[in-house]
Amino acid sequence: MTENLTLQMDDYLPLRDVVFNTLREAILKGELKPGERLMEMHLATKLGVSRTPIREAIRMLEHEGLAVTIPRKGAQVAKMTEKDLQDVLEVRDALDALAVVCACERMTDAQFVELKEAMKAFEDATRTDDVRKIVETDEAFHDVIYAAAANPKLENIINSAREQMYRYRYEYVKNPSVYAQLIAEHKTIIDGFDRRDVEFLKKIMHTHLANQINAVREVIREQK
Amino acid sequence: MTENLTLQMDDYLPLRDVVFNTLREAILKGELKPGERLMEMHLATKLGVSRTPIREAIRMLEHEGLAVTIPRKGAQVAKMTEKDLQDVLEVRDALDALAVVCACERMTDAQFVELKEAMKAFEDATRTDDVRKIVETDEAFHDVIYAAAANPKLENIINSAREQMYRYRYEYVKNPSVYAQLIAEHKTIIDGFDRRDVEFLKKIMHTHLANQINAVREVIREQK
DNA sequence: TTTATTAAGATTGAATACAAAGAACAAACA
DNA sequence: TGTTTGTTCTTTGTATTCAATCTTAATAAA
Repeated sequence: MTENLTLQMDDYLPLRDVVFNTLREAILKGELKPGERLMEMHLATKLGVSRTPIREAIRMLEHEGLAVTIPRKGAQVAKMTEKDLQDVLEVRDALDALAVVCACERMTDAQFVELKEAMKAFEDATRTDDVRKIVETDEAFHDVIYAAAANPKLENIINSAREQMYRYRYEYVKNPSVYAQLIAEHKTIIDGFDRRDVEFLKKIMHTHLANQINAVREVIREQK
Repeated sequence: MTENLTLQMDDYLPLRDVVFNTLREAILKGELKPGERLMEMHLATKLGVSRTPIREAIRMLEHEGLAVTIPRKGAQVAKMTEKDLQDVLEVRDALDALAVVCACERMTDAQFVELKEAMKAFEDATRTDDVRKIVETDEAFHDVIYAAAANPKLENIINSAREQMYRYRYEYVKNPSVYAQLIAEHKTIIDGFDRRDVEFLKKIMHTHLANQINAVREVIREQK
């Protein structure tokens, strides 16, 4: 009689995590701008919690590279310089290469199907005006590859690197003239996996990433 | 008369950072063992602070991969499985390769001198019984290379990967029979930089890392 | 003996309180 | 006018408090 009392205890999340996710989203979407101060009391009242979970969330953002805090002066949304971007891209380039090598070896048939579906979803999204959806489906496409690499540590690190450029990348994707190229590149990537051609894939991934650099750089220049 | 009153206001560190460093050290040195619970009150009284900075430090350890917390149950020192180690090594291998490519391009003469000095310091350290000093000088040698890569983001990520194996690596270095090999490899690395031979360096770094795998794997097996 | 049940204690989650540092602004002085 | 000093207000750092949940150990029931 009481078996359905097993309530949803598993969807409990500490407030610090809720706050963390909220702030993270806000930063990535640009609602909180680079350089903007993160004042504890302000955020606390805005989110309807006390300062304690805010502070813990800020510590987490800090380690994610999304916030910077100066002792006794408080935290602010991390700014990225052009050099920072260059550095992150350099790293991500290397990690993307590793990811395709691993994924090429380890991708299951199911994952390959998933990849083709993700490709389709992205293509569909570009036909809408929903930039958010476009960005998400693009990310999802790459997520499949990273998951196929079957290396959670790698996935984490790539995600954190990705996250650091995300804010700027958003602007890049707003420009519809790049859709055709992105779609073409995704198709080529699928082709590469079909043939399990590692060297080819490494090259493509590199190009794919490099294409973003100038656009993102542009956005960064404007910021300052 | 009063010019030397300028006191050291710059060495202030929030307690959370002090606690973070303390716990981090303790974990890396093995004083806090994998799986050991990190109880807030216990740590707080032991370190003579309140729970607040402890909690913030734990959030930081968490994001460093050194602690894992389960909501409402508390944090514990992160355990590493063999698979985790494999994964981290795979990543580090790729990043090391990137680091030597960058360092090869960008290493200054001063840094090359530094590298040779670090080599010497390590060689000296192996002649003592001070395992701590041996580990430190070995790390310092690699630090010079990473610094020469002139990519702080890369440096950060490598450090965090490095940190995750550090605990296990400690055991490896305790065995004096590996010193000779390590010294030889360091010499070869210097040689590679002298000739700016990127491909050669990539290979050497890979070997250098691979040599540690089995030893560390052994230690991990014992743990469980 | 084994399995449920439950009460007590321990531990984490979150809010609040208080102290200390920093920022902003105004009054005093050159 | 411009600089300096003092005062007040804001904000962060840390400690403390209270509530919720988990663990445990003891007790009761099978």
